[in-house]
Amino acid sequence: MITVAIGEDHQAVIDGIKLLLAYEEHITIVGTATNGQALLEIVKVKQPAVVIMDIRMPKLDGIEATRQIKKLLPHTKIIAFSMFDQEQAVRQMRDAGATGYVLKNSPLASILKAIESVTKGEDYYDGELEAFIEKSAFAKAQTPSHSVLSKSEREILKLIAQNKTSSEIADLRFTAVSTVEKHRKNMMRKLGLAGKGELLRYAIERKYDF
Amino acid sequence: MITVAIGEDHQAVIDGIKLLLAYEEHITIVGTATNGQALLEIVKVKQPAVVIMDIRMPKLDGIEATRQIKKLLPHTKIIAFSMFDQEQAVRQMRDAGATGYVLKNSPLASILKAIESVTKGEDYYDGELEAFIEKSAFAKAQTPSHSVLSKSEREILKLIAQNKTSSEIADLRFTAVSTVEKHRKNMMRKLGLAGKGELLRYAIERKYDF
DNA sequence: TGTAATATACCCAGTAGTGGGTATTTTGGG
DNA sequence: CCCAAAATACCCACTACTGGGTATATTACA
Repeated sequence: MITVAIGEDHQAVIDGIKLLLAYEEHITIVGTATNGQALLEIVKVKQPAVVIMDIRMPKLDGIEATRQIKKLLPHTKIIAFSMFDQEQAVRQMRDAGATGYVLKNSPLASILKAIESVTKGEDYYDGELEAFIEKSAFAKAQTPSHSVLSKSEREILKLIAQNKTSSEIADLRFTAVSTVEKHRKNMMRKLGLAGKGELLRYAIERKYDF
Repeated sequence: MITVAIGEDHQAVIDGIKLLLAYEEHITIVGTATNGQALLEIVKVKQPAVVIMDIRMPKLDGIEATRQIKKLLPHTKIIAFSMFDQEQAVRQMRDAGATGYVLKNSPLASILKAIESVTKGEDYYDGELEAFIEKSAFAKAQTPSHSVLSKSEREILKLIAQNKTSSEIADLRFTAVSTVEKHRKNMMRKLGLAGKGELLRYAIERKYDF
């Protein structure tokens, strides 16, 4: 019996996956969640063999949730289920410990195939995504977490991308507004960008990569 | 027998809906599409009683597809199926002729309820969205325009998306800076957005289709 | 011709952000 | 222990943008 947990922010999509798996006698769904934090709690309690994980979720994104699950329960198989087909998203989920990646624009049945594969210890990646895997193996030896931006800068850029003002960011981080503004200036200099608009575009276009 | 077509850019989500409806003997799915143009073609040929329509689709968005379907086949019932719960999205779909609106974070079974309602000639809106409907009745008289935004507003939004300042935009258009700033304020009001960041995100996400 | 929407332009009183710095403290690695 | 990078904080002088308006001219449609 393969036990499965599902993390996906839209209930309608969760229900679709449930319907898919309902008739698989060897698979049982032990829990579902619409945010990363709740999913993590379910996984801790139920310890499913497989977790189907959206990348973008409230409270804790799929990448960090994957990392934490693999840390706590290393045998858990993680399948990313996402709309993103960019190399960076695939890499980040892979680097975090996922061994499967299903795109939302694939047939839903791909999830079933992915469950079978990862359960056997194999990887599963939708067709064209496999091209990213070899690179990822390479990239891993190089700069797994290298970025031009420092930790604080990345944190602040994410908040900028969420349309927080410098004042709001300062409150969230318990620092001075001038600290935040210094960080933004530093990022603009490092990245060769001019102003909030270009910072925002940079963040949006790179999603999780900065 | 209720005939249904589905337009949604993720095949996995389409498959979930198919699974939901597969056991409803009085409902048959006559076609599915992952872009608005293909959906329109299917609707022309098969003339389903109900169309389930995502808003964001390639080639032709759900709002315009809804408009065109209602123009050609006025009796067709349209149900929006979307992640957006903003008033504007609900209004625009309603104004285009949709009589149902299901959120992706509702249970998938809401789709079935929506199909039953709209087929009877009733409206169907997820709980909290109903508050938007009364306003929409007003807006109905307005809707010939493809967009909420006027011609000048769209032009200015494109320039904002290219990171031009209001001063630069004024120079480019041979108008006063205050004219540009009035337009930005008008756009923010119409779209329910707060500030340059949200305007920029709106423009980037729509790739100038607004 | 009348009306409503659009476009234009401005005002006042703010907040947000930027350029170009100086300076001190903390942190992490060699 | 030393050093470089990161983090923090501030200063001055500005530009950019926003909220909340008022007002007139132009355009398009009934």
